[in-house]
Amino acid sequence: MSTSTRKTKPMAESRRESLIAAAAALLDGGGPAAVTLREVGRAAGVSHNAPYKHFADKEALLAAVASRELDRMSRVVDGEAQGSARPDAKALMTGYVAWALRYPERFKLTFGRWMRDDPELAATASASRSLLLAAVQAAQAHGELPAANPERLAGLLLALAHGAADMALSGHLSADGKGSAEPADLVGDLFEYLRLAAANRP
Amino acid sequence: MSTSTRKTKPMAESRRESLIAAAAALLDGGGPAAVTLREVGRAAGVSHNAPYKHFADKEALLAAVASRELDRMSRVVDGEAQGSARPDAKALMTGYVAWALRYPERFKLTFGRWMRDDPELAATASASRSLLLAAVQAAQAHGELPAANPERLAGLLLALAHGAADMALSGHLSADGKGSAEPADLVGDLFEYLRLAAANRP
DNA sequence: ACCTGAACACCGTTCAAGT
DNA sequence: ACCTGAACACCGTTCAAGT
Repeated sequence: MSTSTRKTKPMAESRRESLIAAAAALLDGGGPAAVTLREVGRAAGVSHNAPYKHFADKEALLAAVASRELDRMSRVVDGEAQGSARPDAKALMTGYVAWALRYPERFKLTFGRWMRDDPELAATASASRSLLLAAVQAAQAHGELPAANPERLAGLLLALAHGAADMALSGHLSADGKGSAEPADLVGDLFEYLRLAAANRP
Repeated sequence: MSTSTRKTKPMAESRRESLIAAAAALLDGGGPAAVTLREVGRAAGVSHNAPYKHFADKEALLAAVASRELDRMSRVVDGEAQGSARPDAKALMTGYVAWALRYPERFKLTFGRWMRDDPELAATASASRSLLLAAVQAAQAHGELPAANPERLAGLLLALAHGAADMALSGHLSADGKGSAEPADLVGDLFEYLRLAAANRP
């Protein structure tokens, strides 16, 4: 109840989180190469190997960054898509690509590979996936998406959003800048085609 | 004409290419972290800094690996898709994802970012893109793809193929393994939906 | 329980020197 | 023109030692 007891435990947590925040800031600023344990320690005001008291190694620290980021993105994007009565699949996908374009380095880190089997991260990913699945099924019920396997349809949507964002970030999408489109445009195109396909096979 | 004159110039080229081959082999074996100039030199039978006589720095060597790989993939995939009378867009995309799944590390390197403005690499990419565009337009003429902007349609196809391959490699596609699909299945799904959409709006 | 400073092995890059 | 060996600055990780 006293202020001292309130501070002891959170202190360790804040130190740990300040290390994660420092790593994320360095990642945003200069890419993965800029994230060195020495710089992380300096930014957090500790020695270059203090992180080892909170994380097994550098990859564990990066996994924590990815976990925090996936959690934040889910909160924002899922929150936006749940604004109306039923979850909006298109809003989920456009929110996803917008987040990817806004935080390119975190996006690449988070989805670059399955980080160490982090149960917390897996839980967040699973919840987000469930929401997308519900949105897909709702859209199918309204005839806006074809009546196919919803999991597979969700995979199609995710793959396009992910690929459009990734190619845009690496410059492969707007090669000539001529007939090219933004990732959000491609997401819109796909939903329109799927709506037409659903209308054709009712 | 003599054997000695025949050897001098190609020698330098073979040395350069043996360095590229060594780097590619190390990349395949252990990912980007395994590609160190010291290991590259050892595998090529030279000192750890001999590569600097052929490449400006490590990134230039990696760019050469990416350039060689893009050229090889284009040759194989484009060749397969040109087997019949008109280029086959679906064959191009399935060939693309098959190559990505077969050489994951090279795929990530080649498409991870636009490498240093390599004119050779840009030319290969441009030629490959032109072939895809021709295939898309041929399919549109046959009513198999919607009559939209062909460049934008090509972007949609590429984004899906790229995203499906990338997510499969990082394990994000078959999360539960339940209703998940292989990247080639998603490519097939997309072409089927596009065919239905084209049939709906003739 | 958490942190520090020294130390080790490794890496990319540079440089003087060789042929 | 191409290569070598030594050297430099940097990094991830370990460890003995402190509180």
